Amino acid sequence: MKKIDILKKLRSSSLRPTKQRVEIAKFLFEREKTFHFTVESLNKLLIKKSTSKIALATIYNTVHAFKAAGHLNEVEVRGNKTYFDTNVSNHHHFYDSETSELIDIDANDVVIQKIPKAPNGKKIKNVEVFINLKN
Amino acid sequence: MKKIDILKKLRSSSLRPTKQRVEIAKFLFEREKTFHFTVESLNKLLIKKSTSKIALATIYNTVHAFKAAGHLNEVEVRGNKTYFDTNVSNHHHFYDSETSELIDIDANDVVIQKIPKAPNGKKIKNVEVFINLKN
DNA sequence: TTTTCACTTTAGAATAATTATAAACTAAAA
DNA sequence: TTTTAGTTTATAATTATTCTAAAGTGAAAA
Ligand SMILES: [Mn+2]
Ligand SMILES: [Mn+2]
Ligand SMILES: [Zn+2]
Ligand SMILES: [Zn+2]
Repeated sequence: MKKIDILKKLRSSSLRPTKQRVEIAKFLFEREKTFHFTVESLNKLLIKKSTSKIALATIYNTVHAFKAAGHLNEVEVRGNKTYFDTNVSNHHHFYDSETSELIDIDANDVVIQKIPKAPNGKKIKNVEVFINLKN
Repeated sequence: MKKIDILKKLRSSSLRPTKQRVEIAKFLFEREKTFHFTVESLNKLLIKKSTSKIALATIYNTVHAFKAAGHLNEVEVRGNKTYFDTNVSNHHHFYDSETSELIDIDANDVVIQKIPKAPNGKKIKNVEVFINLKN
């Protein structure tokens, strides 16, 4: 992913490309593989990576703007912290509760044969499959 | 479910059958259908139902003991509050984000045809399917 | 260029859910 | 009865998150 794409992500999230936001965006989106994180873990990684530290509030604000723009997804994980996912396509997850680690599963690698009808007046928005792991 | 079963649930959770605990246990387990709740919602319902109010800490402690004993399950729901489920069998959920309501799906009503292998050294503990609803 | 002005960053305060604490209470056992 | 282990409760502490308000930034108007 090129710098121009980072700027696109920021613009499409109604965010001016400030130093802090570009740093966050590059950290999140300039990578080959999907990245799952909490605000806390992201903050720690940004502190290690970069010289200047970014205020927590800025990280929260930026992550939420990316989420609102559809550049990040929120994933439900047991526990109190909110997890985010740079993979915004329809997909599923392994969850390793030992390490609190999420691993992507391609949507095509799960085939559901039978599913109940949505209740009265409701429609199905999407189906999420979680595969919990043990050792 | 009879009183004797309530006492069994308490005993098997290493809980003495105090007035408060029996009241919580009866409220949770003496019902036909599955009950999904947060500690906050349970507290409100108990206040309405009963004359004496039970301290929040007691509700937290009791619910956690039931969970540890396997009489309650924790369900992952978007948001900050923890959801519990009186249905501890293997099953799935519809989730209506409009109303924050969970609806049980019997395990037999979902058939998965294809699933990826667990990663290196790990095994599959269980598979949870969430069907998100819209109007 | 200087000024303006909308947008940003940030430290710290506020909030909300949960957990810990410690004193008063209860009930089973001795 | 007395003892003892366990329990309830109000309140404090903790943790994740959101809010606030003051100081900073930079593009564009004057
Ligand atoms: Mn969660
Ligand atoms: Mn949750
Ligand atoms: Zn993912
Ligand atoms: Zn359920």
